[in-house]
Amino acid sequence: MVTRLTTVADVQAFAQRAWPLPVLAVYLEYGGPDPLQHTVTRWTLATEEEVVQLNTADFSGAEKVAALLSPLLTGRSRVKAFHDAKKALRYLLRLQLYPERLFDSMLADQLLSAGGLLSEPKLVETAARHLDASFSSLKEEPPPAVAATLIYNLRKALVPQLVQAGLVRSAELEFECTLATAEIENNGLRLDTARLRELTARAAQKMAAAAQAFALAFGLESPHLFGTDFTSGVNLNSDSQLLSFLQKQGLPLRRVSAKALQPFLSQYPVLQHILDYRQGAVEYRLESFLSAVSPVTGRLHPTYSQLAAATGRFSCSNPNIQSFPRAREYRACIIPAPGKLFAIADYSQIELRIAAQICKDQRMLEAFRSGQDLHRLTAGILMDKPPETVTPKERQAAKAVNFGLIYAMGAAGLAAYATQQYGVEMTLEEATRFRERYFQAYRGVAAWHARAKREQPTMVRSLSGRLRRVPKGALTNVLNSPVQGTGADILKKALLLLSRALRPLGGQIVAMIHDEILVETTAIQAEVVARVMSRAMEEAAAAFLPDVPCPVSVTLARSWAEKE
DNA sequence: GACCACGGCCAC
DNA sequence: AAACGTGGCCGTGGTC
Repeated sequence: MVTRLTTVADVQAFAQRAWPLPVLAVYLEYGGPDPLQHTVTRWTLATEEEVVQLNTADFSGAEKVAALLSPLLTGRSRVKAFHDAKKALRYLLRLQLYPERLFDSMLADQLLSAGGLLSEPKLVETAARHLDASFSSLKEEPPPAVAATLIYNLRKALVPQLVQAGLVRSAELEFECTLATAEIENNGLRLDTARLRELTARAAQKMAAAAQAFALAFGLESPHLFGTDFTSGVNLNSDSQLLSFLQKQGLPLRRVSAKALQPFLSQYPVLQHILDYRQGAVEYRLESFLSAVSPVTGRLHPTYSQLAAATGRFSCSNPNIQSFPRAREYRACIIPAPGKLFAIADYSQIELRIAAQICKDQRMLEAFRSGQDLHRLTAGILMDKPPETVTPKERQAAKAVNFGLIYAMGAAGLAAYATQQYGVEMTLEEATRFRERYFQAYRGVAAWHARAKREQPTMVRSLSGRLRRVPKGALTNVLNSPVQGTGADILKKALLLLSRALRPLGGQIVAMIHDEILVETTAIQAEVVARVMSRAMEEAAAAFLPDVPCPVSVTLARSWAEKE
């Protein structure tokens, strides 16, 4: 039973009826898939007693409808229930609506799955899972009135489940940071396309040159009508072709990754061409960023998924800005709008700090509280010398030990990791000794690992309570998930605090990368924005880490490359 | 032609 | 006994 509201008086009457109600379910339809150029065409709202529907076409534009519904949808009065609220909010934000106190049945479903539901479930899938309802198709969207009612009923069914599972705090965090996430997606970020185009052109040349050099070295070149196809014979993009070719040349390889090729590099310098080709390919792929620029805003608008990672971290796609190369020349292509600046804030060593909080290792906590350099402290312990006398090389090795051993890496793994990630030669004997000394020094860490081995839990929680189911005996998952999950808790809390704090300042969050937040601001406000950022981020960390400080450093910059 | 698994590699 | 984890994207090569 749907009531169609066609006049201002109809809407006002409904608003009066709905005003005292605690919950309103919202289901929106759009003129197209892009919130930057399309708008809401139909609004379906469900309460306990009725379902009403407004067609934008019956009013003078979506802005008009938004203004009429604003008292019901904006602010913190009553719960607004959605399925996939972020998508709806991207449209509503463009209509100047800022709904808070949300419930999202999609996120609730994912949270309840304890990391087992990484794709975003459609409304009917969630309904099929959690309501006594059957659907003719799990692919098609149900009629809007049905959809709005499902959302309303899902909230009723899922809230007790969230309570039962101890997921209330995590759920509130997720629901509250959705508005900030939608804002960030709408904000987008600016790409220096001319500059990136030059770099990708150079990368293409690098690939061609490397392929040519590789082919010449093996006499593989074959004349072609239009130039020479130097890749003939072996397609360097094909690992399987490359593997069988190199095996035929007598190399005892099982894989052709850079790591596998490394030992043969001095004997077969031509292998370097393969690595050069791959490096060129990685850079060349950034060309996809050029085509991802929105024709509407001229900016990139990556999509963030709140719960596509089992630990609760954000994932990012189209394009994935979270894996953008660190190399300065590339990061220099990410720039603020003309006349503006970036304020780039990140947490220092947040994972180690979270791990220290979780295992409550007193020595580590005390080191962080007194502002000591943990890597230096560890180096002193490993080398049995005062921290002041630690050399840069020893500190570097200790860094590998700190990051590696926190998740119970073995001696062989540690030695390899030290070389590969930190450029530190470490023998197996040294790695073994370092492990022993490390676990003697950090008894809390040792006890944490021992307990995980002993108890072999299959469910673990972050400090907000978010759940992840892990395979029995998967030690590293047991140790790592609560740490990464708490990192996600902190970032999400920081985003919601920050987006509120920035609103009156006109600063815009334009990207987040696990422990880092990029804000675009006017030069005049930059100093204030920087202070607001460090305060919000430190407050967010303190909400979960009572025993360890989490200092934030902020850099003002004219590109992403300028971060310290 | 659509879909998927996999290897390789980027980030944190 | 030993074990660092979490993602997305690209191209290949296989299947249906």
